[in-house]
Amino acid sequence: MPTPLELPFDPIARAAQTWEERFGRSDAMAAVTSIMRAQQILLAELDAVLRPYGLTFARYEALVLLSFSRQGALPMRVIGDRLMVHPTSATNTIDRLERQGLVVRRPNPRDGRGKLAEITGRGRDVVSRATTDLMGAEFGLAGFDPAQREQLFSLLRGLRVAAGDFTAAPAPAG
Amino acid sequence: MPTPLELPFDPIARAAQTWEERFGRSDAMAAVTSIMRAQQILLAELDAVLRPYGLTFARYEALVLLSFSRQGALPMRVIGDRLMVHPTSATNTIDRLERQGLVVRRPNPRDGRGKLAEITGRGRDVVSRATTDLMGAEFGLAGFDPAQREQLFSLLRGLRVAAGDFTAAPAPAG
DNA sequence: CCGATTTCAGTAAGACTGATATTA
DNA sequence: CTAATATCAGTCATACTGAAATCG
Repeated sequence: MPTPLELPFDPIARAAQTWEERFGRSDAMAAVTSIMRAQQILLAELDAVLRPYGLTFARYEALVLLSFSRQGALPMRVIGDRLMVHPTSATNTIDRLERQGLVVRRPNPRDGRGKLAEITGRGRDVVSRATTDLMGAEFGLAGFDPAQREQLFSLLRGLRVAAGDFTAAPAPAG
Repeated sequence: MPTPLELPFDPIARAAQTWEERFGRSDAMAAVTSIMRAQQILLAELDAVLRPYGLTFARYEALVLLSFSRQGALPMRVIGDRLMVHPTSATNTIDRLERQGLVVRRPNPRDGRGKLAEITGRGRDVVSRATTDLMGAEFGLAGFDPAQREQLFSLLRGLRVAAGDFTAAPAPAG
């Protein structure tokens, strides 16, 4: 808990009020600020759950990705793409996981330039236990019902499409 | 644009699919991952708009807060509280703004321990021009209509209340 | 004396740029 | 040759811990 201080008012609502008086519509500003703060709250919560495992959420995501792959291994490039991070950030993340013994690097048999990151037995064990804890904490979203969670997902999906994360397919799978 | 690569599928939807097969409900995980990615996208976009002014979104928020205050000045402590950041982060943010000449520090006349950060004329000029640009970019939310923006705000408000950001008042102002 | 305000030193994780070795 | 893969070195903005000075 970085700031356990309880304000007697909603700081975003208050800023939005002043904003309206000076500039007009405040909906965009209020929504963006809310997303920023939500991310900050969730990340702090998830990182706290993961701390006993020596993981951050970024590293946890990488481990999950590898554990979901058929071979338990993926090229560095694919890891960066799926996690939507810069290639050097993928290198950095896998470096740390490798030092922790949760991942090993080996040459990519299909491409002499590339390397695969492969999850280890310990990596599978850790990610499995961490996942149990995260699910117990409902990923920090205990206050939301399934409908609200899906509403969040589909609302924000538009943003990801607009950012060019992926080519919008006809309809979501679910 | 950190990763202009367009995947042929939604990486979160795909992860959610595998998740369902292994663990069951994926709504929380999908919603959380969406928020994380949305924040990343928005922050990159806003920082890009602000770069010509030598600002980041964090510093921009601090300037707006000061420009909205009656005296154009606030105690460091209040800045940290309103921006929901650690006191040392507030110090860091104001340090940078001060080096840029957008803010000055002066003693708090009402409390010998404290200091006020005060926005300068240049600070007001910069924040005004930056705001124009950000509004032009609709804060990165051009793809959303006002109803969707308010939906995002009110959905995420629950998270902020649960995190203890503020004591939930009877009803929002707007 | 206790507690609040602020800063400082130091550490950590992550995002990025630019350059480079290697190989398709 | 050009382009892709991955890494390295280095920079930057931020978040945090622990300690300290100052003052209510």
